[in-house]
Amino acid sequence: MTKRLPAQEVEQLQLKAKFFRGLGDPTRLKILELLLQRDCTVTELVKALGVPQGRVSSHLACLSWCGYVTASRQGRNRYYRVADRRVRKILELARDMVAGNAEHLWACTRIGRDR
Amino acid sequence: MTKRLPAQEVEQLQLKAKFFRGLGDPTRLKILELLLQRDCTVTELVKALGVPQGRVSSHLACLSWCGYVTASRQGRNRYYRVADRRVRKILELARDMVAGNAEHLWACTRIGRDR
DNA sequence: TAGTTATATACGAATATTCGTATTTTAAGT
DNA sequence: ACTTAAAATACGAATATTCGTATATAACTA
Repeated sequence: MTKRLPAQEVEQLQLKAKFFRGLGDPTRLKILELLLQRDCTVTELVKALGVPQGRVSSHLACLSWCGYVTASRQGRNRYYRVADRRVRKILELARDMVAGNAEHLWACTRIGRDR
Repeated sequence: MTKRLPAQEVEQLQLKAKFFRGLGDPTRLKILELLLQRDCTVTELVKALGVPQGRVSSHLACLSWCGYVTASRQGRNRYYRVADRRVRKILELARDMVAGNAEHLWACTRIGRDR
């Protein structure tokens, strides 16, 4: 417990951590899966998810800040789409890695415990 | 706000979210970066990180459950190593995506705000 | 066995994130 | 201009995560 990391490096690490936490919520992941199939309006997502509209918008805002999705208006609606083809890649990577490790992953008490 | 997702799908989403949250902490990310350079003992990581030993162990446990690292004993010490070559890939993908979006990412108020 | 080094675990306080609910904003349609 | 559909934002309560600190366990060594 000796060294200190330079501020700039800490900042980079925080950014990256933030980026990953953007994917650390089941609702946001489901939104991305839906958007990978086709672009959607908020209302369409609300129907598909069964989650209150405000919350969907809020999660979309988060995904947008993190760079996972973009939006554009079409008439009355606002269509969201996946921003980057790397989004699919990262999700596929995760799917594969999780597949071989599911039971083990459940056991992690540091993340996702309910008490 | 109509549909409900099947339980099994919800479970998969939760697992994946958990998996990503494993990467959602700066200390854990730094540990992975160090381990990508070479295998390390806990003590070595403690020195490099400047963080109390207990916390390092705890983060390592988390990384281990999530499948990012594995460990093996060598005499008195315990060496940790990156478990999977996909770990490097996922971190590189993240680095690239963050690179083009840093300022925007800072602005996300849903994640990483301090109050 | 007692002592020492290395690592893991426990637990409450401090923080961060998500949710439920209500309200506000925006802009299209009339 | 007025109305209304669509989406965004606000905010406290409920949860989850991290941290600081202390303690426990395991493996060598004298």
